[in-house]
Amino acid sequence: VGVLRTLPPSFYQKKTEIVAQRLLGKNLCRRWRGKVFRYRIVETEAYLGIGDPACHTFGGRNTQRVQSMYLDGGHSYIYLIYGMYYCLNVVTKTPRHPEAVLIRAVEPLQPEKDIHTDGPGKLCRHLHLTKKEDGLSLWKKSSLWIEDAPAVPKKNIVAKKRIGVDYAGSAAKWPLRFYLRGNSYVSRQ
DNA sequence: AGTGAGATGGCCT
DNA sequence: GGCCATCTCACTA
Repeated sequence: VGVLRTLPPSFYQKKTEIVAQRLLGKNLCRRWRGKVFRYRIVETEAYLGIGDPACHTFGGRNTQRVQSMYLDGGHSYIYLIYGMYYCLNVVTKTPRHPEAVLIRAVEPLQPEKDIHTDGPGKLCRHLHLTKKEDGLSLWKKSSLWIEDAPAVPKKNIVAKKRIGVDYAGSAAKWPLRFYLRGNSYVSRQ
């Protein structure tokens, strides 16, 4: 266990497909009721902005809901889906290129009972993440942040098509979902 | 394995 | 009024 420093904003200003893969193995940290809980990121999806029909900012859409995607890379973007679940994203790049990485699954790094972190909706419920945590700076240790950890070997990263975006035409088949091979906390193999 | 329906509500057109 | 970056359960085969 080395020194746990947060990932700097520059980490998030690279190509979104790269950030999505490099986030695997990093530690999502949540302060809740005075205690800190850490979770290893094991599954992500990249959303490529104005040219990606599956992305909320497709075609330059800039509505109230997606405001946080127009922040600098390294901020959180949390939205409500299906009236029931929140989804956590990490904004990448710059306001001129509003892209993001969806955090789909994490692995608890401390003992917990009733673990339900395999899926974007379930992990937000487990970590008590809501609109309140939207737009936060993830390089600051406030209530939600991300710490560095050793890089994952590329051999251990699987790329598949994204889930739940069949409406997006051919973009639904782009291999932008990444997860750690064989990890039991991934939402589906 | 894959498919489909229902729960449920903010937001977009 | 319709649409979802979900989840669970109930089917089919």
